[in-house]
Amino acid sequence: METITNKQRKVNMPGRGMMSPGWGGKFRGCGYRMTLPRQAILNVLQKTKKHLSAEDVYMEAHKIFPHLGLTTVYRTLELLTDMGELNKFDFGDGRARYELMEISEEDHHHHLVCTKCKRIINYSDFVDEELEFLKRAEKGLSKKYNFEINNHIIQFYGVCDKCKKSK
Amino acid sequence: METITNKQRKVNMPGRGMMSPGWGGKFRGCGYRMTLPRQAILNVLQKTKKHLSAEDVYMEAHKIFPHLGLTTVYRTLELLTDMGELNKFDFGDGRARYELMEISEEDHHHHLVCTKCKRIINYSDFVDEELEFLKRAEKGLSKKYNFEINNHIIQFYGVCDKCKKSK
DNA sequence: GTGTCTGCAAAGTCTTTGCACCATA
DNA sequence: TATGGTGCAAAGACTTTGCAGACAC
Repeated sequence: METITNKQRKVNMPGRGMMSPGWGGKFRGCGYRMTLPRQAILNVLQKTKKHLSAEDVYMEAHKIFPHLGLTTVYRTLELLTDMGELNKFDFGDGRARYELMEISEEDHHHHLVCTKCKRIINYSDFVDEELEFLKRAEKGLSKKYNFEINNHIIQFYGVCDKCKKSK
Repeated sequence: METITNKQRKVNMPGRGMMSPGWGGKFRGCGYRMTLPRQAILNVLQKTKKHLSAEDVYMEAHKIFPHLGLTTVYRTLELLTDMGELNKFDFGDGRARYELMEISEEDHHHHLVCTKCKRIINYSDFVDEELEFLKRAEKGLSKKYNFEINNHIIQFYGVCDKCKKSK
């Protein structure tokens, strides 16, 4: 695993070539700056299909950029969420989980949450019918309530296969 | 507002006549007991259509039963959630919110969550189409993943009327 | 050079746990 | 009377804030 130290900062940019090109512009467009910690965090988010917690992101990004602090991770995740680039989830285990919008979009899915063992199952069945329903609902709701809908969440809660067997 | 002190405990039961009759049985059926703090908490939950936080429940129930402690509220809410009698929500403001199942059922609705001001708008439009979609999804998912679905959540996130105007 | 960003430490908030006492069935 | 249940205080977990120094543009 390559790491970046402070000495290397001016020489090597992390993930150069692995980062999709628009991020710097997106930040600057909102009046923010692209920095090395932010690049490391984005790198981590782009490379996973899991729903990482702030701590998860920190531990991974820390491998790439050891000087990183947990605070920065929280601040960056909040920033990205506010920018609409990141989805923030709650699965009821007391910590927030995140997924890049661009990843949610290319791999549209929702969640089955086991209330016993807290396991999360991604499913992408029924996505087509769902999309149709959602499209109509979003259209109607945004009109009726003058509410600009940016995102949605659908979760089913229940008891998973394993927990059903073990009880 | 009537309150119940320890002295009255053996004489007056709180909310007698206002409590739907099955609660004692539901608790006992699960090996638990019906107690005065639990009755006070249930009373509060039954009287509101809002999504109360643990603190909210505590403050209200405390008016009825002043000896109540916040810990008991948390424990009772968890118990009811595990029993499947209570819905636990997260609207992204860092505290869990609760709504009695029987109330959700008689007044089926979902939520628009404003990501700017954290306002929650209940809506019950599209519930019929939604119900149909959900029924099929639940059936299919529970079969495919052998997952026993007890509950679901649908939330739309975005910017509300007021926040759109003020930016 | 200026305004933003960062890491550290400390504080804040919500929630859970340990324990001795009390109440329900 | 035997289990649960309760309140208090303390601890725990996640997240946010204050601040001085560092960095991007």
